Amino acid sequence: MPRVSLTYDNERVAAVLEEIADLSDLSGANPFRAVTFRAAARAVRDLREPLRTLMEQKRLSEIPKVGPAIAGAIEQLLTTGRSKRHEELKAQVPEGLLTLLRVPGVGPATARAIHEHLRIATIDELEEAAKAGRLRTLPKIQARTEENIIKAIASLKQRTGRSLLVDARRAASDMVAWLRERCDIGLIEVAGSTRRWRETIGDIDIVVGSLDAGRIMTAFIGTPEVERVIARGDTKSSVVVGRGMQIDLRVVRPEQFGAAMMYFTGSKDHNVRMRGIALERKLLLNEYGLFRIGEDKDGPPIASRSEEDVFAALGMRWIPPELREDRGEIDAAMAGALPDLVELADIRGDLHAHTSWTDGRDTVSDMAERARAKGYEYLALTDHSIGLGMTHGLDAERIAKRTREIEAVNRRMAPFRVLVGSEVDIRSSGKLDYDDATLALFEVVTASVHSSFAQPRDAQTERILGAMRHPRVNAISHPTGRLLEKRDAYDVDLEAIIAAAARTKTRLEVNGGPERLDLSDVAVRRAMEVGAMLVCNSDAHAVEELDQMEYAVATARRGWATKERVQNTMPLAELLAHLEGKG
DNA sequence: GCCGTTTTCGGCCCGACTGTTTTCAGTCG
Repeated sequence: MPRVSLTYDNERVAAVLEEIADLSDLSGANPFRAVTFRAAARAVRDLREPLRTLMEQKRLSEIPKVGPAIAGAIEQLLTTGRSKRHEELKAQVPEGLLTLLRVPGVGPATARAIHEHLRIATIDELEEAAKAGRLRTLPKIQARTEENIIKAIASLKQRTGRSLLVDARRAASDMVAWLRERCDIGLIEVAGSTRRWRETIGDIDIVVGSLDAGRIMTAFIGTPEVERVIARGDTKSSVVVGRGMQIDLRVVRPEQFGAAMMYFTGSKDHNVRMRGIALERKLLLNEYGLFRIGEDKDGPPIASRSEEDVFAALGMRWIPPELREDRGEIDAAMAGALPDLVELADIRGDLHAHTSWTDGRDTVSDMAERARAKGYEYLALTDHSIGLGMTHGLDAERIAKRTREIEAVNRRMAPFRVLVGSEVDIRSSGKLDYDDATLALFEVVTASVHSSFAQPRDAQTERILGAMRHPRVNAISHPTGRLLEKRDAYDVDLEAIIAAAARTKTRLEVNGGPERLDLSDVAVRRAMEVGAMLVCNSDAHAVEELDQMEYAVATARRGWATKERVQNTMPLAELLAHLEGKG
């Protein structure tokens, strides 16, 4: 799992709290106890301060859903690395039962029954027993369930984890296009975490507004890409398409479309909170609309046709999907205090891209032409520094040649402007890969770590802080080095880096590479709070990758970033002055 | 386990689908 919390401590504690929730379910305790532990885990993940700071200031109970018991567990975890509660539950619940929960369709009750009767505790044993027909000896399990478990294990084994947002968006838009063509659907939209631009996606949700659900369902499960049909109902079906990606389709009446889009865009916690707001006003909110309580559900709703209608009927402005995570957006909407989020259209240029001078595919001219065609005023070409041998990093002679080429392109394309840039490597020693005289040759310098990821936390942090103090370094690129679903962030004090960004006026990049999205949304939110400034970049290595900017902007929006705090929303003249003003 | 201008005890969002059931539990989102 990618690490998304602010600090390693926060993530580790959240993970243990989640495991306590699962173990609590498996032990047969009051299920609401597990609900609370899960809610507390999420609150910890959303924290924008280190848990350790909160503990030292005796403020743990300020975290939502953290009462005396959970605060105690967090303190134990931070001070001793263990929690008594966790240890007790692990001793009580048979080893391996937790892993059975990973099989879709197997919940706590089924897992317990399977273990109790057959002493099964691993997924391999479960698969073997299912194939041998031994599961059907259990109460409430017959051939059909056994078959489903076998299939679920097969797709679990095939699956690497969650999908990257970019892959989910492609699969979703393919499906939408196919259904539109086959069924002439007017109202069809992608909802769910894909619409919220979450960095990784579990399942894809598609919502349709139509009176002809049956025909749409038939077309949906008949799509050529469908590998397996999980469920097929009158209004809701689920299929698995290539590489194990699940798509859920929900059909409602056209006049219910807005309410359904809201409901299926979520998040779950956002929805729970919205329902609560409705209940306070004696109203019922579900996927069909907003209703007065007690009246017949088929009676006329107060609002349902559009999201705007439903939000307005609840006394708030429409909330952008990127914000719908129950991280304060509902209170802000009710107070009329939603942030004026940065938009893709605000972006006037890209400050991180590569050319064929180093590891990019396309030329200076091609990159510039495509950037101009996107409506940009400027593009910084930040090819790699000399130390990155495998990328053919630039030495003094090639820097000069490339600069002359850029100047020629600028004469031809004015007033569009290519900026002479560098992505300078921060060596493992902490020294920059160019001396000061060489750095002075560039109009834009972004510094980043590409090696020695395993350095101790203090060294890694100081390595980056040192680069930030350098007067010629304008920004830090992909500040945590994470690769989604592949490599964790290196161990670094992100809080200190964000604070230093504000202090040294070094911009922190939100990198739009689909595997990076680094800074993360949570870190962006923290940067907003402490006054640090961002830069949204594509990190393009080819002309079409300039489009990755939309992922950078979406991630910034998820962190509540406003236009004023994103450097590359500035017009060229202002930007140039701003770049000079560093340090 | 947490929470409270209705509550310090009794709730905790709500509905669809599946598979096993003759009325519902389990799982999922």
